[in-house]
Amino acid sequence: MKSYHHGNLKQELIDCACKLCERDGYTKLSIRSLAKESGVSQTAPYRHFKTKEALYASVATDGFKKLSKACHIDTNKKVLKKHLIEKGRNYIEFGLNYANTYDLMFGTAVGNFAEYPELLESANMTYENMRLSFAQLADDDDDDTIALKCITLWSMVHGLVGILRKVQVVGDDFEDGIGPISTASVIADNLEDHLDRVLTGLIQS
Amino acid sequence: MKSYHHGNLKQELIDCACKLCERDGYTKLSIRSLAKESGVSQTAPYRHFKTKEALYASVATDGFKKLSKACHIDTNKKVLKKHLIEKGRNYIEFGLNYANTYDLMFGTAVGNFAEYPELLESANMTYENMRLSFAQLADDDDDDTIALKCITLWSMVHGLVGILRKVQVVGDDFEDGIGPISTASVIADNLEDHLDRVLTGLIQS
DNA sequence: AATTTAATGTTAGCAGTGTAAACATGATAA
DNA sequence: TTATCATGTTTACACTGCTAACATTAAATT
Repeated sequence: MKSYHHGNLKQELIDCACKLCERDGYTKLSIRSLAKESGVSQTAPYRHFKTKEALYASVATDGFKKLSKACHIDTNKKVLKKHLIEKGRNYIEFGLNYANTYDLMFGTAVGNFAEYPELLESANMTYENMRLSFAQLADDDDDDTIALKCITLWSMVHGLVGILRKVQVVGDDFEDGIGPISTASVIADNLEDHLDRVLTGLIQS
Repeated sequence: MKSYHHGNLKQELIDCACKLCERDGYTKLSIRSLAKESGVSQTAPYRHFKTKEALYASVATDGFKKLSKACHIDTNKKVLKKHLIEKGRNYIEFGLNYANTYDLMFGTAVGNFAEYPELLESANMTYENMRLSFAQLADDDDDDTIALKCITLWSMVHGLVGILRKVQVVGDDFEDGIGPISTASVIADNLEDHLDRVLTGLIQS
Protein backbone atom coordinates (compact mmCIF):
# COMPACT_ATOMS: atom_id res chain seq x y z
CA MET A 1 0.00 0.00 0.00
CA LYS A 2 1.44 3.27 -1.17
CA SER A 3 1.29 6.10 1.32
CA TYR A 4 -0.43 9.31 0.36
CA HIS A 5 2.59 11.38 1.21
CA HIS A 6 5.75 10.65 -0.68
CA GLY A 7 8.16 11.67 2.05
CA ASN A 8 11.12 12.76 0.02
CA LEU A 9 9.59 14.16 -3.13
CA LYS A 10 11.53 17.40 -3.44
CA GLN A 11 14.94 15.81 -3.42
CA GLU A 12 13.79 12.99 -5.67
CA LEU A 13 12.47 15.50 -8.17
CA ILE A 14 15.75 17.41 -8.14
CA ASP A 15 17.82 14.26 -8.57
CA CYS A 16 15.63 13.06 -11.38
CA ALA A 17 15.62 16.49 -13.02
CA CYS A 18 19.41 16.67 -12.88
CA LYS A 19 19.66 13.31 -14.58
CA LEU A 20 17.12 14.09 -17.28
CA CYS A 21 18.42 17.62 -17.91
CA GLU A 22 21.88 16.28 -18.48
CA ARG A 23 20.71 13.35 -20.60
CA ASP A 24 18.24 15.14 -22.88
CA GLY A 25 18.83 18.84 -22.33
CA TYR A 26 16.68 20.99 -20.12
CA THR A 27 14.25 21.92 -22.88
CA LYS A 28 13.08 18.32 -23.06
CA LEU A 29 12.23 18.24 -19.40
CA SER A 30 8.60 18.58 -18.38
CA ILE A 31 7.21 18.86 -14.89
CA ARG A 32 4.53 16.37 -15.78
CA SER A 33 6.92 13.68 -16.97
CA LEU A 34 9.01 14.30 -13.91
CA ALA A 35 5.98 13.79 -11.69
CA LYS A 36 5.07 10.60 -13.48
CA GLU A 37 8.61 9.33 -13.05
CA SER A 38 8.26 9.78 -9.30
CA GLY A 39 4.85 8.12 -9.28
CA VAL A 40 3.06 11.23 -8.18
CA SER A 41 0.31 13.40 -9.64
CA GLN A 42 0.99 15.97 -12.37
CA THR A 43 0.80 18.97 -10.09
CA ALA A 44 2.51 17.60 -7.02
CA PRO A 45 5.85 19.21 -7.98
CA TYR A 46 4.23 22.61 -7.60
CA ARG A 47 4.19 22.09 -3.83
CA HIS A 48 7.99 22.24 -3.99
CA PHE A 49 8.73 24.43 -7.00
CA LYS A 50 6.68 27.50 -7.65
CA THR A 51 7.54 27.49 -11.34
CA LYS A 52 9.52 25.45 -13.78
CA GLU A 53 12.25 28.05 -13.57
CA ALA A 54 12.56 27.33 -9.86
CA LEU A 55 13.18 23.70 -10.71
CA TYR A 56 15.80 24.75 -13.24
CA ALA A 57 17.39 26.86 -10.53
CA SER A 58 17.75 23.79 -8.33
CA VAL A 59 19.37 21.82 -11.12
CA ALA A 60 21.70 24.73 -11.86
CA THR A 61 22.59 25.01 -8.19
CA ASP A 62 23.50 21.36 -8.13
CA GLY A 63 25.62 21.99 -11.21
CA PHE A 64 27.51 24.89 -9.63
CA LYS A 65 28.20 22.79 -6.55
CA LYS A 66 29.69 20.07 -8.73
CA LEU A 67 31.68 22.56 -10.79
CA SER A 68 32.87 24.26 -7.64
CA LYS A 69 34.08 20.95 -6.29
CA ALA A 70 35.78 19.98 -9.54
CA CYS A 71 37.70 23.26 -9.58
CA HIS A 72 38.30 23.77 -5.90
CA ILE A 73 41.75 24.85 -4.82
CA ASP A 74 42.86 24.83 -1.20
CA THR A 75 43.79 28.46 -0.68
CA ASN A 76 45.25 27.78 2.76
CA LYS A 77 48.20 26.08 1.20
CA LYS A 78 50.40 27.90 -1.28
CA VAL A 79 48.71 28.15 -4.65
CA LEU A 80 50.88 27.31 -7.66
CA LYS A 81 50.35 27.95 -11.32
CA LYS A 82 50.08 24.25 -12.02
CA HIS A 83 47.11 24.07 -9.66
CA LEU A 84 45.24 26.63 -11.69
CA ILE A 85 46.14 24.87 -14.90
CA GLU A 86 44.90 21.59 -13.53
CA LYS A 87 41.65 23.12 -12.31
CA GLY A 88 41.26 25.00 -15.55
CA ARG A 89 41.32 21.70 -17.34
CA ASN A 90 38.78 20.35 -14.88
CA TYR A 91 36.55 23.32 -15.59
CA ILE A 92 36.67 22.75 -19.32
CA GLU A 93 36.12 19.04 -18.93
CA PHE A 94 33.10 19.70 -16.74
CA GLY A 95 31.71 22.05 -19.36
CA LEU A 96 32.16 19.48 -22.09
CA ASN A 97 31.13 16.39 -20.13
CA TYR A 98 28.12 18.01 -18.53
CA ALA A 99 27.31 20.19 -21.48
CA ASN A 100 23.56 20.28 -20.97
CA THR A 101 23.84 21.12 -17.31
CA TYR A 102 26.42 23.76 -18.20
CA ASP A 103 23.89 25.33 -20.56
CA LEU A 104 21.41 25.57 -17.75
CA MET A 105 23.99 27.18 -15.48
CA PHE A 106 25.24 29.77 -17.96
CA GLY A 107 22.31 30.20 -20.27
CA THR A 108 19.15 32.19 -19.84
CA ALA A 109 16.88 29.43 -18.56
CA VAL A 110 17.15 30.98 -15.12
CA GLY A 111 16.65 34.66 -15.71
CA ASN A 112 17.75 36.19 -12.46
CA PHE A 113 19.98 34.31 -10.05
CA ALA A 114 19.06 36.72 -7.25
CA GLU A 115 15.61 35.16 -7.07
CA TYR A 116 17.21 31.91 -5.98
CA PRO A 117 19.60 32.56 -3.10
CA GLU A 118 21.07 29.08 -3.10
CA LEU A 119 21.86 29.34 -6.77
CA LEU A 120 23.45 32.73 -6.38
CA GLU A 121 25.54 31.51 -3.48
CA SER A 122 26.76 28.38 -5.22
CA ALA A 123 27.68 30.40 -8.31
CA ASN A 124 29.54 32.98 -6.27
CA MET A 125 31.35 30.24 -4.38
CA THR A 126 32.74 28.99 -7.65
CA TYR A 127 33.92 32.45 -8.58
CA GLU A 128 35.27 33.29 -5.16
CA ASN A 129 37.54 30.28 -4.98
CA MET A 130 38.81 31.04 -8.44
CA ARG A 131 39.48 34.62 -7.50
CA LEU A 132 41.23 33.82 -4.21
CA SER A 133 43.42 31.26 -5.93
CA PHE A 134 44.38 33.60 -8.69
CA ALA A 135 45.02 36.42 -6.23
CA GLN A 136 47.82 34.38 -4.65
CA LEU A 137 49.55 34.07 -8.01
CA ALA A 138 49.21 37.72 -8.93
CA ASP A 139 49.56 39.11 -5.45
CA ASP A 140 51.23 42.35 -6.46
CA ASP A 141 48.12 43.50 -8.29
CA ASP A 142 45.39 45.55 -6.67
CA ASP A 143 41.95 44.07 -6.14
CA ASP A 144 40.38 45.57 -9.21
CA THR A 145 43.13 44.32 -11.45
CA ILE A 146 42.92 40.88 -9.93
CA ALA A 147 39.17 40.81 -10.45
CA LEU A 148 39.68 41.94 -14.01
CA LYS A 149 42.29 39.33 -14.79
CA CYS A 150 40.26 36.69 -13.03
CA ILE A 151 37.30 37.47 -15.22
CA THR A 152 39.62 37.25 -18.19
CA LEU A 153 40.70 33.82 -17.08
CA TRP A 154 37.15 32.72 -16.53
CA SER A 155 36.12 34.09 -19.91
CA MET A 156 38.90 32.07 -21.45
CA VAL A 157 37.80 28.70 -20.09
CA HIS A 158 34.14 29.54 -20.47
CA GLY A 159 34.66 30.62 -24.04
CA LEU A 160 36.67 27.53 -24.85
CA VAL A 161 33.83 25.35 -23.63
CA GLY A 162 31.40 27.18 -25.86
CA ILE A 163 33.59 27.27 -28.95
CA LEU A 164 34.90 23.73 -28.63
CA ARG A 165 31.33 22.54 -28.65
CA LYS A 166 30.66 24.38 -31.89
CA VAL A 167 33.91 23.43 -33.55
CA GLN A 168 33.09 19.83 -34.06
CA VAL A 169 35.44 17.36 -35.59
CA VAL A 170 33.68 15.57 -38.35
CA GLY A 171 35.10 15.29 -41.81
CA ASP A 172 37.63 16.70 -44.18
CA ASP A 173 36.25 20.16 -44.38
CA PHE A 174 33.64 22.51 -42.99
CA GLU A 175 30.96 19.90 -43.35
CA ASP A 176 29.63 19.88 -39.87
CA GLY A 177 30.50 22.64 -37.51
CA ILE A 178 32.33 25.90 -37.55
CA GLY A 179 35.99 25.98 -38.34
CA PRO A 180 38.47 23.54 -39.77
CA ILE A 181 38.80 19.90 -38.89
CA SER A 182 40.84 18.71 -36.02
CA THR A 183 41.00 22.14 -34.46
CA ALA A 184 39.05 20.86 -31.51
CA SER A 185 41.34 17.94 -30.90
CA VAL A 186 44.40 20.09 -31.44
CA ILE A 187 43.17 22.40 -28.73
CA ALA A 188 42.29 19.54 -26.44
CA ASP A 189 45.73 18.02 -26.88
CA ASN A 190 47.42 21.30 -26.08
CA LEU A 191 45.14 22.41 -23.32
CA GLU A 192 47.77 22.49 -20.59
CA ASP A 193 50.20 24.48 -22.72
CA HIS A 194 47.40 26.69 -23.77
CA LEU A 195 46.28 27.47 -20.24
CA ASP A 196 49.88 27.94 -19.20
CA ARG A 197 50.41 30.62 -21.85
CA VAL A 198 47.26 32.48 -20.97
CA LEU A 199 47.96 32.29 -17.28
CA THR A 200 51.58 33.35 -17.66
CA GLY A 201 50.47 36.30 -19.74
CA LEU A 202 48.01 37.35 -17.08
CA ILE A 203 50.46 37.07 -14.21
CA GLN A 204 53.21 39.00 -15.96
CA SER A 205 51.34 41.84 -17.55
CA MET B 1 -10.20 42.24 -50.16
CA LYS B 2 -7.33 40.17 -48.86
CA SER B 3 -5.80 37.74 -51.29
CA TYR B 4 -5.61 34.08 -50.39
CA HIS B 5 -1.90 33.92 -50.97
CA HIS B 6 0.26 36.17 -48.88
CA GLY B 7 3.02 36.64 -51.42
CA ASN B 8 5.98 37.20 -49.16
CA LEU B 9 5.18 35.14 -46.11
CA LYS B 10 8.50 33.40 -45.62
CA GLN B 11 10.57 36.55 -45.41
CA GLU B 12 7.96 38.30 -43.29
CA LEU B 13 8.00 35.39 -40.84
CA ILE B 14 11.78 35.50 -40.61
CA ASP B 15 11.85 39.25 -40.10
CA CYS B 16 9.18 39.07 -37.46
CA ALA B 17 10.86 36.10 -35.77
CA CYS B 18 14.19 37.96 -35.65
CA LYS B 19 12.50 40.88 -34.00
CA LEU B 20 10.59 38.83 -31.46
CA CYS B 21 13.50 36.50 -30.69
CA GLU B 22 15.69 39.46 -29.91
CA ARG B 23 13.02 41.26 -27.91
CA ASP B 24 11.72 38.40 -25.78
CA GLY B 25 14.21 35.58 -26.23
CA TYR B 26 13.65 32.67 -28.56
CA THR B 27 11.91 30.53 -25.94
CA LYS B 28 9.01 32.97 -25.89
CA LEU B 29 8.48 32.69 -29.61
CA SER B 30 5.66 30.50 -30.86
CA ILE B 31 4.86 29.63 -34.43
CA ARG B 32 1.20 30.31 -33.78
CA SER B 33 1.75 33.83 -32.46
CA LEU B 34 4.06 34.48 -35.36
CA ALA B 35 1.36 33.38 -37.78
CA LYS B 36 -1.20 35.59 -36.10
CA GLU B 37 1.19 38.53 -36.32
CA SER B 38 1.37 38.06 -40.08
CA GLY B 39 -2.40 37.68 -40.34
CA VAL B 40 -2.22 34.14 -41.53
CA SER B 41 -3.53 30.82 -40.23
CA GLN B 42 -1.81 28.91 -37.42
CA THR B 43 -0.27 26.32 -39.67
CA ALA B 44 0.70 28.42 -42.63
CA PRO B 45 4.32 28.78 -41.41
CA TYR B 46 4.75 25.05 -41.82
CA ARG B 47 4.71 25.54 -45.59
CA HIS B 48 8.00 27.40 -45.20
CA PHE B 49 9.60 25.87 -42.12
CA LYS B 50 9.43 22.15 -41.56
CA THR B 51 9.93 22.53 -37.83
CA LYS B 52 10.39 25.25 -35.27
CA GLU B 53 14.09 24.49 -35.28
CA ALA B 54 14.20 25.36 -38.97
CA LEU B 55 12.76 28.75 -38.14
CA TYR B 56 15.36 29.17 -35.42
CA ALA B 57 18.00 28.28 -37.99
CA SER B 58 16.83 31.12 -40.21
CA VAL B 59 16.99 33.58 -37.34
CA ALA B 60 20.45 32.34 -36.41
CA THR B 61 21.58 32.64 -40.02
CA ASP B 62 20.43 36.22 -40.05
CA GLY B 63 22.37 36.74 -36.83
CA PHE B 64 25.59 35.33 -38.24
CA LYS B 65 25.28 37.53 -41.29
CA LYS B 66 24.96 40.57 -39.05
CA LEU B 67 27.82 39.48 -36.84
CA SER B 68 29.93 38.73 -39.88
CA LYS B 69 29.30 42.22 -41.18
CA ALA B 70 30.02 43.88 -37.85
CA CYS B 71 33.36 42.09 -37.62
CA HIS B 72 34.40 42.08 -41.24
CA ILE B 73 37.95 42.99 -42.07
CA ASP B 74 39.12 43.68 -45.59
CA THR B 75 41.89 41.13 -46.01
CA ASN B 76 43.00 42.55 -49.33
CA LYS B 77 44.47 45.52 -47.60
CA LYS B 78 47.11 45.06 -44.95
CA VAL B 79 45.59 43.90 -41.68
CA LEU B 80 46.78 45.69 -38.57
CA LYS B 81 46.43 44.78 -34.94
CA LYS B 82 44.21 47.77 -34.34
CA HIS B 83 41.75 46.40 -36.88
CA LEU B 84 41.38 43.17 -34.95
CA ILE B 85 40.99 45.07 -31.71
CA GLU B 86 38.29 47.23 -33.22
CA LYS B 87 36.44 44.25 -34.65
CA GLY B 88 36.89 42.38 -31.41
CA ARG B 89 35.06 45.17 -29.67
CA ASN B 90 32.37 45.02 -32.32
CA TYR B 91 32.02 41.30 -31.72
CA ILE B 92 31.56 41.76 -27.99
CA GLU B 93 29.16 44.63 -28.48
CA PHE B 94 27.11 42.51 -30.85
CA GLY B 95 27.01 39.73 -28.30
CA LEU B 96 25.84 42.08 -25.59
CA ASN B 97 23.46 44.22 -27.66
CA TYR B 98 21.88 41.27 -29.44
CA ALA B 99 22.15 38.93 -26.51
CA ASN B 100 19.05 36.88 -27.26
CA THR B 101 19.99 36.40 -30.88
CA TYR B 102 23.49 35.50 -29.79
CA ASP B 103 22.03 32.78 -27.58
CA LEU B 104 20.25 31.32 -30.53
CA MET B 105 23.43 31.37 -32.60
CA PHE B 106 25.70 29.77 -30.01
CA GLY B 107 23.28 27.82 -27.87
CA THR B 108 21.69 24.46 -28.48
CA ALA B 109 18.39 25.65 -29.97
CA VAL B 110 19.68 24.54 -33.37
CA GLY B 111 21.15 21.15 -32.76
CA ASN B 112 23.11 20.51 -35.92
CA PHE B 113 24.18 23.33 -38.20
CA ALA B 114 24.85 20.87 -41.01
CA GLU B 115 21.13 20.36 -41.44
CA TYR B 116 20.83 24.00 -42.46
CA PRO B 117 23.39 24.77 -45.18
CA GLU B 118 22.80 28.51 -45.13
CA LEU B 119 23.37 28.62 -41.40
CA LEU B 120 26.53 26.59 -41.64
CA GLU B 121 27.84 28.80 -44.39
CA SER B 122 27.10 32.05 -42.63
CA ALA B 123 28.75 30.75 -39.45
CA ASN B 124 31.81 29.60 -41.34
CA MET B 125 32.03 32.91 -43.13
CA THR B 126 32.33 34.65 -39.79
CA TYR B 127 35.08 32.31 -38.73
CA GLU B 128 36.91 32.39 -42.02
CA ASN B 129 37.25 36.15 -42.11
CA MET B 130 38.48 36.10 -38.56
CA ARG B 131 41.03 33.44 -39.40
CA LEU B 132 42.29 35.12 -42.56
CA SER B 133 42.68 38.41 -40.75
CA PHE B 134 44.54 36.87 -37.88
CA ALA B 135 46.73 34.88 -40.24
CA GLN B 136 48.13 38.14 -41.64
CA LEU B 137 49.22 39.23 -38.19
CA ALA B 138 50.81 35.94 -37.23
CA ASP B 139 52.08 35.02 -40.64
CA ASP B 140 55.15 33.14 -39.48
CA ASP B 141 52.99 30.49 -37.86
CA ASP B 142 51.87 27.34 -39.64
CA ASP B 143 48.21 26.81 -40.42
CA ASP B 144 47.48 24.60 -37.45
CA THR B 145 48.98 27.07 -35.04
CA ILE B 146 47.08 29.91 -36.61
CA ALA B 147 43.84 27.96 -36.37
CA LEU B 148 44.62 27.19 -32.78
CA LYS B 149 45.39 30.77 -31.84
CA CYS B 150 42.41 31.97 -33.77
CA ILE B 151 40.16 29.67 -31.78
CA THR B 152 41.80 31.05 -28.66
CA LEU B 153 40.97 34.55 -29.76
CA TRP B 154 37.43 33.62 -30.57
CA SER B 155 37.06 31.84 -27.25
CA MET B 156 38.23 34.99 -25.56
CA VAL B 157 35.62 37.29 -27.04
CA HIS B 158 32.92 34.63 -26.91
CA GLY B 159 33.70 33.91 -23.28
CA LEU B 160 33.69 37.58 -22.41
CA VAL B 161 30.23 37.97 -23.84
CA GLY B 162 28.98 35.07 -21.75
CA ILE B 163 30.66 36.07 -18.54
CA LEU B 164 29.94 39.79 -18.82
CA ARG B 165 26.29 38.93 -19.06
CA LYS B 166 26.44 36.94 -15.84
CA VAL B 167 28.56 39.44 -13.99
CA GLN B 168 25.90 42.02 -13.63
CA VAL B 169 26.42 45.31 -11.95
CA VAL B 170 23.75 45.83 -9.39
CA GLY B 171 24.51 46.71 -5.85
CA ASP B 172 27.21 46.87 -3.27
CA ASP B 173 27.99 43.22 -3.15
CA PHE B 174 27.11 39.89 -4.64
CA GLU B 175 23.45 40.69 -4.53
CA ASP B 176 22.57 40.04 -8.10
CA GLY B 177 24.98 38.21 -10.28
CA ILE B 178 28.26 36.44 -10.07
CA GLY B 179 31.34 38.30 -9.02
CA PRO B 180 32.06 41.65 -7.50
CA ILE B 181 30.44 44.93 -8.38
CA SER B 182 31.71 47.05 -11.17
CA THR B 183 33.78 44.28 -12.64
CA ALA B 184 31.67 44.42 -15.76
CA SER B 185 32.13 48.13 -16.23
CA VAL B 186 35.83 47.87 -15.40
CA ILE B 187 36.18 45.33 -18.18
CA ALA B 188 34.10 47.36 -20.57
CA ASP B 189 36.18 50.45 -19.92
CA ASN B 190 39.41 48.56 -20.52
CA LEU B 191 38.25 46.46 -23.41
CA GLU B 192 40.71 47.84 -25.96
CA ASP B 193 43.67 47.39 -23.63
CA HIS B 194 42.39 44.01 -22.74
CA LEU B 195 42.11 42.84 -26.33
CA ASP B 196 45.46 44.37 -27.10
CA ARG B 197 47.15 42.32 -24.38
CA VAL B 198 45.53 39.09 -25.45
CA LEU B 199 46.30 39.70 -29.08
CA THR B 200 49.88 40.71 -28.44
CA GLY B 201 50.35 37.57 -26.39
CA LEU B 202 49.03 35.44 -29.21
CA ILE B 203 51.15 37.03 -31.88
CA GLN B 204 54.37 36.83 -29.91
CA SER B 205 54.18 33.40 -28.39
C1' DA C 1 -6.01 28.96 -74.40
C1' DA C 2 -7.14 25.03 -71.68
C1' DT C 3 -5.68 21.96 -68.50
C1' DT C 4 -2.76 19.79 -65.26
C1' DT C 5 0.35 20.28 -61.44
C1' DA C 6 2.63 22.08 -57.60
C1' DA C 7 3.00 25.70 -54.21
C1' DT C 8 0.78 27.82 -50.67
C1' DG C 9 -2.93 28.66 -48.00
C1' DT C 10 -7.08 26.91 -44.38
C1' DT C 11 -9.66 24.01 -40.89
C1' DA C 12 -9.92 20.52 -37.58
C1' DG C 13 -7.79 17.85 -34.31
C1' DC C 14 -4.20 15.21 -31.44
C1' DA C 15 -1.11 14.90 -27.75
C1' DG C 16 1.47 17.45 -24.86
C1' DT C 17 2.66 21.63 -21.88
C1' DG C 18 2.76 25.13 -17.58
C1' DT C 19 -0.02 26.47 -14.08
C1' DA C 20 -4.11 27.85 -11.14
C1' DA C 21 -8.15 26.55 -8.12
C1' DA C 22 -10.62 23.61 -5.20
C1' DC C 23 -10.42 19.74 -2.55
C1' DA C 24 -8.30 15.45 0.23
C1' DT C 25 -5.14 13.48 3.34
C1' DG C 26 -2.33 12.95 7.07
C1' DA C 27 1.74 14.61 9.98
C1' DT C 28 2.56 17.87 13.52
C1' DA C 29 1.52 21.36 17.09
C1' DA C 30 -1.79 23.16 20.47
C1' DT D 1 -8.00 15.24 21.01
C1' DT D 2 -8.31 18.60 18.03
C1' DA D 3 -6.84 22.22 14.91
C1' DT D 4 -3.53 23.53 11.61
C1' DC D 5 -0.70 23.28 7.83
C1' DA D 6 2.31 20.96 4.59
C1' DT D 7 1.73 18.02 0.97
C1' DG D 8 -0.76 15.42 -1.97
C1' DT D 9 -4.98 14.85 -5.91
C1' DT D 10 -8.52 16.17 -9.41
C1' DT D 11 -10.12 19.10 -12.66
C1' DA D 12 -9.71 22.60 -15.84
C1' DC D 13 -7.83 26.38 -18.87
C1' DA D 14 -5.16 28.37 -22.27
C1' DC D 15 -1.37 27.46 -24.87
C1' DT D 16 2.04 24.78 -27.66
C1' DG D 17 4.22 21.95 -31.95
C1' DC D 18 2.69 19.40 -35.45
C1' DT D 19 -0.16 16.24 -38.80
C1' DA D 20 -3.79 15.21 -42.07
C1' DA D 21 -7.24 16.46 -45.22
C1' DC D 22 -8.95 19.93 -47.94
C1' DA D 23 -9.08 24.75 -50.68
C1' DT D 24 -7.21 28.07 -53.59
C1' DT D 25 -4.38 29.98 -56.93
C1' DA D 26 -0.02 30.61 -59.47
C1' DA D 27 2.96 28.34 -62.75
C1' DA D 28 4.06 24.80 -66.08
C1' DT D 29 2.58 21.80 -69.80
C1' DT D 30 -0.05 20.51 -73.46
